Amino acid sequence: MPSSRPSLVQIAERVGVSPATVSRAFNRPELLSDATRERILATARQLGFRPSKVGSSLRSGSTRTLGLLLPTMSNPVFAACFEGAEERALKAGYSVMLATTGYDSRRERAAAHSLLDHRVEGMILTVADPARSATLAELTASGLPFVLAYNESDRHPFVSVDNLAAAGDMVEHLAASGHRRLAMISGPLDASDRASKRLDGVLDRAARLDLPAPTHVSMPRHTAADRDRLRSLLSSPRPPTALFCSNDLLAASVIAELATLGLRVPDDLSVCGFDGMAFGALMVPSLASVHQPSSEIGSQACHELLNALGGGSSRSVRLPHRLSGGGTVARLPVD
Amino acid sequence: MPSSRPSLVQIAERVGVSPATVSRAFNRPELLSDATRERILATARQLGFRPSKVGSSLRSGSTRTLGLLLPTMSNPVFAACFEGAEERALKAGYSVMLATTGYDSRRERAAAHSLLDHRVEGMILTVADPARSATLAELTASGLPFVLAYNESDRHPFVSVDNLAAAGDMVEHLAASGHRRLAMISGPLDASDRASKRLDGVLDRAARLDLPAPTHVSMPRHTAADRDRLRSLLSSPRPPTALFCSNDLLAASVIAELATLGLRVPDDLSVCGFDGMAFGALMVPSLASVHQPSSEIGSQACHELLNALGGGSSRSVRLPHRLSGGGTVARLPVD
DNA sequence: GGACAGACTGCAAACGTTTTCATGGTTGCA
DNA sequence: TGCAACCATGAAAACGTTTGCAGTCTGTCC
Repeated sequence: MPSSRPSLVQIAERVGVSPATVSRAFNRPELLSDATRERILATARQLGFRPSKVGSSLRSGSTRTLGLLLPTMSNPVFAACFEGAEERALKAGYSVMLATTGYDSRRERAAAHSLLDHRVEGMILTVADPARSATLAELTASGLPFVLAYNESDRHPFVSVDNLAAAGDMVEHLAASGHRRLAMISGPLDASDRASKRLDGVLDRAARLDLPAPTHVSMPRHTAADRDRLRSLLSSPRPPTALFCSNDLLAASVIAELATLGLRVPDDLSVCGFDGMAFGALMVPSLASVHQPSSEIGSQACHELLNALGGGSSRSVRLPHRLSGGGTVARLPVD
Repeated sequence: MPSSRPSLVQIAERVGVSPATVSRAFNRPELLSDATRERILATARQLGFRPSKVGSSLRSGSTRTLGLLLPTMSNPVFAACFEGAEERALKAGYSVMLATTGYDSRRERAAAHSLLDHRVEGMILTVADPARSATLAELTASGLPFVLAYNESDRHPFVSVDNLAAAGDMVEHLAASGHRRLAMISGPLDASDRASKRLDGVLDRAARLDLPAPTHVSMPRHTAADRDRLRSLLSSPRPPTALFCSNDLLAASVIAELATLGLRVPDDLSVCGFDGMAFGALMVPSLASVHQPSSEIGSQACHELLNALGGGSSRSVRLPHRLSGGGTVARLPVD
């Protein structure tokens, strides 16, 4: 029953060797004679001793810890990203420290500071908009290596999909299914540059395909106003036949909302999302979406970060997207 | 451009005071004269200095960090738990270190060791079965304060719902809706004591209500065998009219599976789950489930842990559950 | 005028490691 | 036998903080 955790020194005394030797037993075991090594490891095990990362971080100047700063774990997209990054980091012998921002820039800044204080050696993060992020500016100034996830930027390394093209591809698919009048539904644009890029992609591709310009509806918070906005969109003279939601969570809630209005998807109206979250495939009908490989985004971002830590540099990477699901989009008769 | 992060001492030299004074500028600012404090904070800001938690942890002997050890972030239940715990921890001035186990006991042990090495001051964790968890045994031996989340145990503090009663209540609801032939679908029981408890709850309550004993089907992995098992269950002479799945994710995938078999929920068959994940409410029809307050489980577990760290003790808490959703359960005609 | 309180700051040790350099012992080889 | 090379280990300094103790000033009160 070791009431207080023993230290290297206590093990050293107990075994009758110097602290240096105990340290080596854990870090460079090949340097020791079999006898001493065994003796040390045995007593260590017996007393429940494991070397403190606090001590070693201080002395070695490296914490072997990475920071992960993501909006929320409630969105399975970021949860998957975390898991991808965590796995990659562990393989490289790094620990991960996760903090969430709740899409709030104050929390974002505070969390970043906390990670910095913990002396993480690098950071993977998703911000609202790289061009206007105070956190990102501070981070750049601090000189800490970091990689953006999901964001796209021409000033910072990032890992994402090509949001513009991806959204366009979904428009193409909708058009091929006979849809001409589209609407884009998104959350507040200033909370996500991805949503903006996707909106641009929708508008661009619609224009290219000679579709009427899609309406854009922003559903800021989950309020009664949202429901009204949706209802008025649908009761307009020439209502859209397909709603493109800027992410899957939103798409799911729009579908639920439509159900309360007595509208069935895809019979009365088509709906699609963006993210390709695993859950969408389980919905009935399966959610049409633009799949982005979230777990790979996380692991790839981690990979790039590790490159930077290894003295190399981080490239920006756009991973391939693909359309997934599809049950919520109807094939319209040509007329 | 501070190429290498400055330390307390460098700030002290720059300002012309002792390191002790700089330290106090951050920790006990009220002890300093306004002049010195300002001078110190100014240069600190200018050089981008923030005190290192590594140094302070070492000296003070406290990291003010909590460990969180959960099966996976892909299950929104645990994601919500994390967020609840994180929020509570931050409020108390603690950081959180999250690690996932993937339901794998080897990873679980390794992750626990890692957290221990980081000198977290306490731990919140969910294990497969508290009675047989090697990790839990080690943790107990180490003397580190911890609180179980979701697990129930009579030997360790925990925060959960009353799984037995909760599952029973759902059976009661099913019976009240006219269902008599039930089946319980779960993952591998040895991966989750919750599933076992819920199965017991189902059997107990069914017996109490004079229902025929529910069948139990275990769908270990997501294989073709699962589909067969499901199919053979449904083609038995007196097939169940309702499937109780041991968690929501499973329920969703069962519903999707049924759809591929041409069966509609709830028209042809009723399905319900357990967890009350936010997502279930968005499904159409909404997923009938036993809601457990995951975010509160996280925050409450954190609360209990903080109590222990404050010199008090951690109580075990069973938070209230409630039935949620309900669209996937049909009301059967009495015959 | 002297004692005293109070406000502010400095000194130095300590926390648990890692790592460079040095040391003593052993072996190999001529 | 002598010298080099090598192996296993130790001594000590350093990493960035915190904090008890002590010191130096002020100003106050009798």
